[in-house]
Amino acid sequence: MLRIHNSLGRTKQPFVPLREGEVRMYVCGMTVYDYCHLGHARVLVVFDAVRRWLRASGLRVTYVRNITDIDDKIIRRAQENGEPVEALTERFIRAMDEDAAALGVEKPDHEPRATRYVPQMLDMIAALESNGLAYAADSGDVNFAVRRFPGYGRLSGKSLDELRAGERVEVDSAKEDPLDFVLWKRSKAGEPSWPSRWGAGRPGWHIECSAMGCALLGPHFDIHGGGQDLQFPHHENEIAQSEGAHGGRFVRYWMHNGFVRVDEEKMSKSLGNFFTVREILKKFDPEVVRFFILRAHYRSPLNYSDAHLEDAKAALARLYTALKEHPGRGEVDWSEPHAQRFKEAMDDDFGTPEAVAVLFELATRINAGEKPLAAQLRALGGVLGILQRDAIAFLQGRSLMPDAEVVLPGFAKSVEQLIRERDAARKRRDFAEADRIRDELAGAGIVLEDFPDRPTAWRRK
RNA sequence: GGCGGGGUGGCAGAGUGGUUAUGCAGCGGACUGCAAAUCCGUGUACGCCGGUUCGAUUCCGACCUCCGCCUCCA
Repeated sequence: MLRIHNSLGRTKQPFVPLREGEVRMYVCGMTVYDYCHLGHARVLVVFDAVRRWLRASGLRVTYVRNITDIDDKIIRRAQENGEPVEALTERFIRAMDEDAAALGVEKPDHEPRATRYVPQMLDMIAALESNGLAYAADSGDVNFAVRRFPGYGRLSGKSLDELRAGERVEVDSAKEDPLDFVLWKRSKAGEPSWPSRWGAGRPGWHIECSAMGCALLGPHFDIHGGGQDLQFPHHENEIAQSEGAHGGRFVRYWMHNGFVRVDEEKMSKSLGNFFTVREILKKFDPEVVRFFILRAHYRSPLNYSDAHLEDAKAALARLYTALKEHPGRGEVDWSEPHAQRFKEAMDDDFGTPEAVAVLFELATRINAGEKPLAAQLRALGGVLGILQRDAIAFLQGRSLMPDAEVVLPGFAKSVEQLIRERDAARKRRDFAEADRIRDELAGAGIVLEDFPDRPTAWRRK
């Protein structure tokens, strides 16, 4: 039985879908004005794993991850660059797709872009207005009246009084309450805008997700996810909008992943301490990055550093090493004890660290001689979206199956040729020459492994 | 200030009222020409102080400390 930690209530709860055998989930995606950093990668990978596990559990999953392609930052960045908003967003959507694909993240079933759902947003704002929850302010904006929605603050555990007491809430005289938020923003000259009965404008950020979620999954669905920083105010506001417009309970389970940190601080654009996915991928294999993310629990903070990625790389290499001589693949045998423990781990709020630990135990058994378990290891890895490559290709740092011989930069002969020469030297017991060749390769980051019963293998350190 | 989440062995990172997490690194052994890989073995880890308990890292309370949200943010 799957249990999920629900941010709403902060307890683990048994997962019961609203519709038998079906899960509808929505995750807040990127605002596309820059490259994804590792924090974004974590959301992508974590919820990709959630989706895969739900599917492996026999549920039919509809997964929506939106794209925010209109907002203040996008407009400002486009102006700075002197390019049209659409050119900017197209470019970074493409970049995001590349990053996600590299990290083994499957495409969501729907990736709605905010700019294509403006009519639905306007409908929703109209519904809120007729329900007495929205009002047109003197500023020309349409705002949500927070104090007219009972239960505001339920998700984040904040009360309106506490929030009002906060020092940093901006005071805007056009708002009935300082905490009211914008549903429809009157556009300034030169900004993208859509006509509406409240005048030309553009949607507020929060209404985008409510409208897209409702349009694609209905007014009530199972899981809503995102980074922890979205809990307040974004998700709080989504609840207010969606329930204010449609009634009933908007979302059953709220899931929030922990931050990626650098030196014990949140990685973020505003702090400037972020590493983009593509920067990291210059140094590390994307599967190492995915593995690094999955090795920690999704709700825990995850500390980033090159040393930690190196650690993850060595660990993943151990897994692939166990797979080296067993290319077989197949379905998971769920009756097998390791698979059962894997399932228990994943059923306990997507416990990927424990599931990964089971993978290592499998590797140890395989290395100790229980060869048939290799198929299990690979199949269970597949459930997490790892270990699907040719093991030797991974260990040798090749993208494809290893057919051709590899010539290293600065070398006249291929690695394979050097190994043959070393073998010849070893046969005539010229160990000085054999060691010289091995040292030469070691200097280039190549490690050799000799075996009594099969040819010498090489891998990258 | 309000609300929330943490402090686990050299590092990373799970988890649990009494029994080995797991990985990396280290150490000893096996294997090897020597290595590497692999296997076997190996570490009195749970912020501090009290309390509950036969027994607490694991529950309760206080304290110290770190982090997040309260403003855009994955």
